[in-house]
Amino acid sequence: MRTSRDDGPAALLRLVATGQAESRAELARLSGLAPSSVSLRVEQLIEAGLFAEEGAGASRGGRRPRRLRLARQAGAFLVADLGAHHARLSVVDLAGAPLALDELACDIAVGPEETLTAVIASLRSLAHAHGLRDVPVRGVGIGLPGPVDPATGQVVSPSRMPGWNDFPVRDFVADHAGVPALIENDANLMAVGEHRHSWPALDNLMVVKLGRGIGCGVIVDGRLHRGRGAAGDISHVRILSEATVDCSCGHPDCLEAHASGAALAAALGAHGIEVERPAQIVDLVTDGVPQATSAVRTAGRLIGDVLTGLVNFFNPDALVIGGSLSEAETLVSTIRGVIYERCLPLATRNLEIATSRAGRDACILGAGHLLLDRSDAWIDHILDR
Amino acid sequence: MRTSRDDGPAALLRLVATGQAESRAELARLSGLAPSSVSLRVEQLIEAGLFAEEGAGASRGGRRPRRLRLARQAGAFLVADLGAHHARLSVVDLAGAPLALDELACDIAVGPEETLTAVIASLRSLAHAHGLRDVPVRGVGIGLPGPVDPATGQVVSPSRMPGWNDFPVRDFVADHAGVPALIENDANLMAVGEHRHSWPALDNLMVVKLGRGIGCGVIVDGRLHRGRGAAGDISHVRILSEATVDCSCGHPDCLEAHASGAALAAALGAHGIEVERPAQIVDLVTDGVPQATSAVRTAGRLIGDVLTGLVNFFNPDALVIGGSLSEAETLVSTIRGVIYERCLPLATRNLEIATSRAGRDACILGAGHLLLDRSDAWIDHILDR
DNA sequence: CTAACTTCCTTTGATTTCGAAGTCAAACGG
DNA sequence: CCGTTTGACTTCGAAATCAAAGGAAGTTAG
Repeated sequence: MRTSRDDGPAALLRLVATGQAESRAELARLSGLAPSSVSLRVEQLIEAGLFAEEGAGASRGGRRPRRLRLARQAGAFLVADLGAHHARLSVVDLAGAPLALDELACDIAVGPEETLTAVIASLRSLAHAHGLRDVPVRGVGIGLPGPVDPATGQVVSPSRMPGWNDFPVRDFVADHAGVPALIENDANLMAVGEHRHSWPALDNLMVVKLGRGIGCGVIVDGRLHRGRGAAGDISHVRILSEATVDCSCGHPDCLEAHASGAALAAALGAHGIEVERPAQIVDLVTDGVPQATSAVRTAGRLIGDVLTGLVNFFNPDALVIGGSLSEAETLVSTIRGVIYERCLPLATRNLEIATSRAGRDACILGAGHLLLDRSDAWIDHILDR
Repeated sequence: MRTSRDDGPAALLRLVATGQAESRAELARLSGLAPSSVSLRVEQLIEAGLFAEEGAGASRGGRRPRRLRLARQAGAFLVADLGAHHARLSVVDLAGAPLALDELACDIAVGPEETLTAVIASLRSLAHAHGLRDVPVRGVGIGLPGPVDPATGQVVSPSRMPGWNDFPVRDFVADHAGVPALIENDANLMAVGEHRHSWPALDNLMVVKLGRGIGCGVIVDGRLHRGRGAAGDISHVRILSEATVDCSCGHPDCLEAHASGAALAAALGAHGIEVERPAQIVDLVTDGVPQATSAVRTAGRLIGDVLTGLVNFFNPDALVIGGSLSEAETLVSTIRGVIYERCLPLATRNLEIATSRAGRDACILGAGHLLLDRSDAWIDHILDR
């Protein structure tokens, strides 16, 4: 696992925030700094109000450590995970742990200004409602269901976000919230969340998000791989199928056109079964509705086929399947079966295939972690006074 | 572009070796160290015999810089790129530039002990023949046509290297040569070579090696991505074809079974055209032999199909096509066409698709660079006396 | 209970690294 | 020519960091 710089005060804060270190001694061991230097820095961090001492911890055979934790006053991040029709909002502490959660109904299609303004206002009132008025906000993180250019913080040619193309989301949010903003694709946030929360020891991870669409985030060497902003796209690979379906991208027979939640809903609709949200598909499968089970199994085979090649190529330590459809046991086991059958033994001999462990908050956790990773600047600034 | 640590004496040596810095001032700028610290370190490196001063460079408006370069005595690496039937041998300086080149006929199928012993002996005599007896050897690098486990330095279930499975190649070479050994897959070495030699400014690269087999090396964030040792495999993706061909891996219709140099040779053999080496296929295409052109075009389409999905997923800055078959213009243009037609615009808008620029020595260059990246230990050791 | 050991943290002087000012050697411009 | 400017090093005191020793506060074993 790798973050920003491995020294500096922000590194100590990260170690404490992520729960890796609880005492000066642990900080010294993990940071590589001399114990004396750690003591000095911790002193500064306590004076600056970022750390707090909290009694003594358990002895490990010698003197008991003086436990360190983040001060409440250290700050919080505002985080929103935007879907097509609603947003999950959260105030998280610097460790990424949710202090408050809320949902907001909002149609992303009304355009960026209106949506983002409403989201920011709701985030602020959420913080106030939970008595966090006195906790400084250190950053805002927004997850979006479309490709984000990491260089500019803009959404680039999204398929389901009319009016958002090339809109300067990052600048808009940073201006309106008055703090640094992080804009990221939702599948990428989910990947970071799963990695940090559930698989911190693994360096290479693929996280597939199966919901209305099909997304994928990739962790390489402990860090999110963005490429030029489009990395992780698996939904527009061409697959082989009997009936040809045209995809919104203009090509025929993309994976997304056959195996996404939206595609499944459409297929079931043709059988007279109306589905509004992907979660309902899970219910149908659980209830043993044959058309649903069959459709999901077909989708699983198609997804598994595509993932086979990617697993061979990327050779990850784990493949995590998340998103609302991942709760359909049938879907996951079909995918798992295809991969184990068809991948090279070398690629699967140590491969974990698991469902999401961070659950529905994975995106929020991920945003918190990324914001913490980028906290060097304001931490240094606070200490410099 | 990222290497090992960014400070320390080895970092300065790397900057000079790679030609990024030629003076103390440049070293200070690029390393982030204070000019005074750089001067001190350079002094030590000169005393240790690793650096040499070489007159003054061109002025950039003020005092002329004192040019630094690697001392001849600083050392050299021995490098071998092993193919199925012959090996390319080279002595390279610390910058990775070949000081001497040679070829050795050797059948890799006779087993690891015999092959490696012969290779090491030939490397030593190559160095002696070029008057490098007094230059210390700092490491040996070996490229192999099979998957290498980065943790153990062993070859893992190679398809065309009988007797090599689980043989401790790295330990054997290190013991017999008496210096640290680097063992790596040949496509991976090629990727590093292309990256450092031709595309140092790009961070994400796919390098496809088309020869007798199909290999691929991946550079992520400036560093070689190994995964668990099998990363970069693209040859056993299932493709769709009319006639079914079984692959050595046990599955039907792998890319390699249809589009590799070996597969092309077999297909041409069925038409009564005997081919021994992949390069001969290039000649046939250049000569306009219709069966060859047609076969190569089909192979290009298959390879392009597979790469499409990977380019969408990985979203690289450039896709480099190397290996002996890459000299067939038809093959490359077919691949390029398929990718530009079928990939997402987002993935191709800034994508370079190019043929190898480092040419046939790419593997050797790559090995040199990787060995330099791992030179921290011995450099520190020399300075510590 | 006491003595020995462990672990955590602080103290202390030595070392490294930095940063700002100073020196050097060239190009530039009257 | 001779000052001025620019960039490349050097010098030197200040600051950061370290490593080693010491003190603090426990556990463990007889």
